[in-house]
Amino acid sequence: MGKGEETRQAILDEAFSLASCIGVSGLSIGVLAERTHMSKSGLFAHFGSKEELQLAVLRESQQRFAEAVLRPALREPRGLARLRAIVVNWLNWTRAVNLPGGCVINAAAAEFDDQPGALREEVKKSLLALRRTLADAVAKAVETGELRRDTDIDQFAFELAGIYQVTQQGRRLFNDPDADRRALVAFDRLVRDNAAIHE
Amino acid sequence: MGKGEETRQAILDEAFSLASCIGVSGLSIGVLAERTHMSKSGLFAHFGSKEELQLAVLRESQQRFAEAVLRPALREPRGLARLRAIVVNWLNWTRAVNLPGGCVINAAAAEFDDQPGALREEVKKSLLALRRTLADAVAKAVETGELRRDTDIDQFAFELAGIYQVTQQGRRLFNDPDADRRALVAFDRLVRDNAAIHE
DNA sequence: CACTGTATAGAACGATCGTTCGTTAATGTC
DNA sequence: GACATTAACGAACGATCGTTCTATACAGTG
Repeated sequence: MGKGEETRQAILDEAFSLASCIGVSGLSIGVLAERTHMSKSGLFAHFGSKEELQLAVLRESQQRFAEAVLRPALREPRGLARLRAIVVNWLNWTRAVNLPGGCVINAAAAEFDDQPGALREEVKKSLLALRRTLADAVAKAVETGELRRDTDIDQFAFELAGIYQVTQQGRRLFNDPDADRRALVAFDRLVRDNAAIHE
Repeated sequence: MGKGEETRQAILDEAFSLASCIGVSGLSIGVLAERTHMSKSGLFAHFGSKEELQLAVLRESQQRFAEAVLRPALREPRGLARLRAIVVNWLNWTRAVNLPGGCVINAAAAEFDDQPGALREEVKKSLLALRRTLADAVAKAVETGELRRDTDIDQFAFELAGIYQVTQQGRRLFNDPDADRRALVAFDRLVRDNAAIHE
């Protein structure tokens, strides 16, 4: 890795955790330069525009998500076990990765859902991909016979996303110590209602 | 209503719908002055600080929410019917009120959950009050015997909030035409799982 | 009509924003 | 060691930010 790539990554590291706290749209070149002990222009040269920097942060987030949430879950056998692993990792990934202020993309979704442009499209792409990943994991649990054949997998993924969002809100805004437990209760109810009948 | 109060309300109207699109933290005195055909200083005098303006927008939002969502639901008989009315009104209130860019407070929750201060506290207070309102409506449905006595009413409200959030995301970010339907499916499942047994 | 307080305007402040430019320092190649 | 390339800097740009101050217009009251 050349020197340029190295500092670029260092900038992204800082931008990533900074954006976690103040949002992707709250990022500023000046503040970021100060935090990385660089000049504004020196930092700027690595990206060419602020929007490109913001996009880089969003892509960085996707990558870390895949490594922290999805990849470890592959160790579990496909089906309900893997689905559960994804959900558990997902709920906790903001702690595992350096995300003091919560998921960057999730926050960005609320920031940019009104403002057309490249950032909105990147967020949309990323979250749609996540929905698809969730739906695939649910579909596998149908194939293994753990969930019923008539399970609405998109509905399942939809509700999972809802559980995630409200859990984050509970943790971050309300400091609710029960948020994690409630999330699992909701997940279990979701699974139970779609579980194949065994007796 | 004096002249001052009148223009203050006009400013708030504009700020309200503007904040809906660009967020409460994205509000700027200059842009707002331009939109209301006022000078920056003239507008500024009505609030004394930007933060006070933002707080006023949040309070305005609470008030409109109560009028658009909660009050009409009081026409329904207490219990499940009223709860359902609240949920339906809630899911649609951004259309009824002038909220082209979605619920202001919900967006603000994501913006400020990391940054301590008066704004965060106002958001927190507002959303906690909503949770309590939801929980009360659920409790009434327990009293009427429509829901089981062992219903976890806070868990119920928790999951309702999740349904709301993911529905907004589906509508606003994904332009998902199924979001409303999925929300009601999720709600019905929530009710069914807590319904009292009738046979 | 004069008087009083409120409501708005205009100009300016220092700060920060994203961006551009020209130059220097560091790195890699022959 | 000379050269080419890349990386980083420092200064400045015009724009906008929230805020302050002073002055002018307006409203209501006697």
